[in-house]
Amino acid sequence: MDKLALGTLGQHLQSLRLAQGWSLSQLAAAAGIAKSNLSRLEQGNGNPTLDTIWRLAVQLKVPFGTLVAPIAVPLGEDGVEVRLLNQGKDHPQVDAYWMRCAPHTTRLAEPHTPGARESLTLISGHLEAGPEGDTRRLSAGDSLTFAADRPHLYRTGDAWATLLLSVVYHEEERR
Amino acid sequence: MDKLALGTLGQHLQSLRLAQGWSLSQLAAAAGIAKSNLSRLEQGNGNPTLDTIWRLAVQLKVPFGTLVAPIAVPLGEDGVEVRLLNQGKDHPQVDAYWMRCAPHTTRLAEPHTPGARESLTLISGHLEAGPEGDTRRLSAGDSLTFAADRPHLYRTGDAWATLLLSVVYHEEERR
DNA sequence: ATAGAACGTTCGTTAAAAGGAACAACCGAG
DNA sequence: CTCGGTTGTTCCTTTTAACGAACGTTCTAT
Repeated sequence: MDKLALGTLGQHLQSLRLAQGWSLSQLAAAAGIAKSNLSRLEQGNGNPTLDTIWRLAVQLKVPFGTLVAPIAVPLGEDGVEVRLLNQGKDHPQVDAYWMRCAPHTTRLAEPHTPGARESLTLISGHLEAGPEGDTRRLSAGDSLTFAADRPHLYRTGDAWATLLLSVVYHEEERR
Repeated sequence: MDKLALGTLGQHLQSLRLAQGWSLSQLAAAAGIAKSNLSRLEQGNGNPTLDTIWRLAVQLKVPFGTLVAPIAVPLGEDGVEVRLLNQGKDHPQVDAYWMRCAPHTTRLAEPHTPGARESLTLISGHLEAGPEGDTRRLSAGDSLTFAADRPHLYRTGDAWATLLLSVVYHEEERR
């Protein structure tokens, strides 16, 4: 295992803990593990057992894989990380993505199939997005739906942006 | 850690290995772990290290959480499964969830903090959702935004429903 | 039948993860 | 200013996961 993954696990662990207002001692006690153990993990050293990870994930109320999934991830070459949440199988087909964009990056997306629409909800940060030439500025909490069968883009300013994105393919068009 | 999780991990591990035509020895060698180690894991004993799980997940080409996640997903007692995708840290705070509802179930949600809004996008199936008394029928691909500071509900008909859900807390109100 | 190679198991050894106590630093209450 | 409580860290010890070799099996090929 590369040290990178362990380092990000530590960071992620700590930020989740702090976001929920736990102290290290509290979380360790609640999870039933030694706080020395947790301390070491947050520092990025160590190689936790499934048991340990499991107990922490339960307390932090995160779906497990979330704990080990890197935060600052192998970002795509263009500073954008995309994870497929759900691949649609019914009609209309809907694909759902989780997306995170680094500051000062622009991602230009190719048109999807005719009739396709995208709707996105910004979770954190600020983002300019929409069809090319008709973009909107979004703040955390804002939603936007637009036609995705022509070129569209996502652009960040000074801040990171995290968003949920779903692509609805038109009934007749399957990809 | 309960033995159940380890048992299912073992079963899952083995079925994935066989499905891809690996022998135990081959997989162990490819992953760079001792085959005695893998053998023990498939038997449901042991408590693998993150390193070990990681190496196996890479070789089996599964997104990690898949290895430990039970096969039959533990639905909440009310037939609704919810996963936290992202916990907001800025202002306004935005929490994002992935949610899956079994057929013929109704989930009544308590009001969030004053000013909170929810926006959701249906990924698959059909769903009736919204504030109590003002619900809308949604099909896959539809989006809906509504005030979440009063009781609201999600109700399925004959089909499963999968959706993305984000809760935007009002600026002043932190939970 | 018999040597060979693969399979998956079990064993003792070793490396390391988890536990537990002691620690300095910090903070709030009396 | 103390004192008690908490924070997170750093040791040392104990437990145990991972390793590597040896094992009994099975199957194929000679």
